[in-house]
Amino acid sequence: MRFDKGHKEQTRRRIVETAARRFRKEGVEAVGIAGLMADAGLTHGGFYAHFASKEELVRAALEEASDQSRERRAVLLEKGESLEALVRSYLRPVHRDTPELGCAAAALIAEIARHEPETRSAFTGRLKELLAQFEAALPVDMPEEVRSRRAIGIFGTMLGTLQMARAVTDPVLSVKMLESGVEAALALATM
Amino acid sequence: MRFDKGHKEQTRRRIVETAARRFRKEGVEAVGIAGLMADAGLTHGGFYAHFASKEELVRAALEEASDQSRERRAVLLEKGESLEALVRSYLRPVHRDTPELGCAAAALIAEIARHEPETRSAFTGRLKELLAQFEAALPVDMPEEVRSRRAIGIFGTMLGTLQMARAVTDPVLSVKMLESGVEAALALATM
DNA sequence: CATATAATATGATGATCGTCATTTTATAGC
DNA sequence: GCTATAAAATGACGATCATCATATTATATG
Repeated sequence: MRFDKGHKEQTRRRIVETAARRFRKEGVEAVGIAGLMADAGLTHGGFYAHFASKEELVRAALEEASDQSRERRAVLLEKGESLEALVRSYLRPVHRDTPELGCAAAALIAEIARHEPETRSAFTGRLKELLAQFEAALPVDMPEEVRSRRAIGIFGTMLGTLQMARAVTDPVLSVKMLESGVEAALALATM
Repeated sequence: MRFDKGHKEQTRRRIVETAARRFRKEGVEAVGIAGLMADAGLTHGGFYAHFASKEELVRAALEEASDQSRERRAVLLEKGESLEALVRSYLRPVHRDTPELGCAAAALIAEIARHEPETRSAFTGRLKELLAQFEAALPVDMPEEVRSRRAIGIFGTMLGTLQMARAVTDPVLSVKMLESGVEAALALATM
């Protein structure tokens, strides 16, 4: 078909967005190309007109999800919200329960660590941006080197406690994990 | 074949140990039964004489890996080592680089969160044991409820920072993540 | 309206997946 | 040494995997 310019681009975006959701929800390996394309309202054959490989889609989906998260964080911070708002928003039951819309790192970091260097590098770049945002939201009287290490500790805490809260079957413990994560992250931010 | 009693049990153990290593290294989904059995020196057909399903092996492998980790932690603590030793041992480059011998949670927690409730429950039990060990290693003058939440925060920090250190391609940043994780975890333990 | 063309669909590749029925084989007990 | 038996091997099941060659089809352009 000979659609108007931008039609293919739009289709590509739809595939990437579908992938970004399903990868976060089910894991990269659990999602097949055929089912993914069907979800995007297409058949499987057209996939390789858009991407050279599944790995390339993984990178695109990772960037898509990261961009969304970064934008959300930026909006919060520009509204004058503090790091505390970011922490509390991250460690909420709704984020725990909807990984398909949430932090790509929390859903996929262990799987990413096993992917090709090119994918890991793309992820590294996005993670550095995230850490820079956190760093900038820390008290200005903190030496920069301390802020930098503190940002890593804070986000690591958020990442780990969210994953724990997602994995356990005990709902009381799960909530306690979210609360303990907030407590710990805020302690690291303010001490 | 009619082997002496305990032969089958021994074979089963070998399968579980092989699985515990490969699952941690490659992820559960990336490991196929056939290849796994070959790694254990067997052919694929015998698998279902030992396990009702792959999922059952996942549970067994998870328990095997957890037992090993718990034992290692217990040895350290009984030697009179503090929580600090646990933290430093966890956030070491060698642990980052050999996930197949390391913490099952760090390698598989996100994948576990997507498994059957039975598997998640088994994991929950092991995680509770781990947190209890951490809790017991915290200062006795801390109220128990605080110790409990603190233990969650500390292990969450360790989990998250180790995973970050594994995923990034920048080796300098990776080491910085390990160090920042130690710093943050110890701060939470002593404040 | 006809045609060129770009986007998507169809259909197949060989490989691998988890699972299971059947057969082979080694040895423990007679 | 023979035989019963339990453990492992062989081989196959249908399903799904990523990938690609080819065919179809809708529409923008002439």
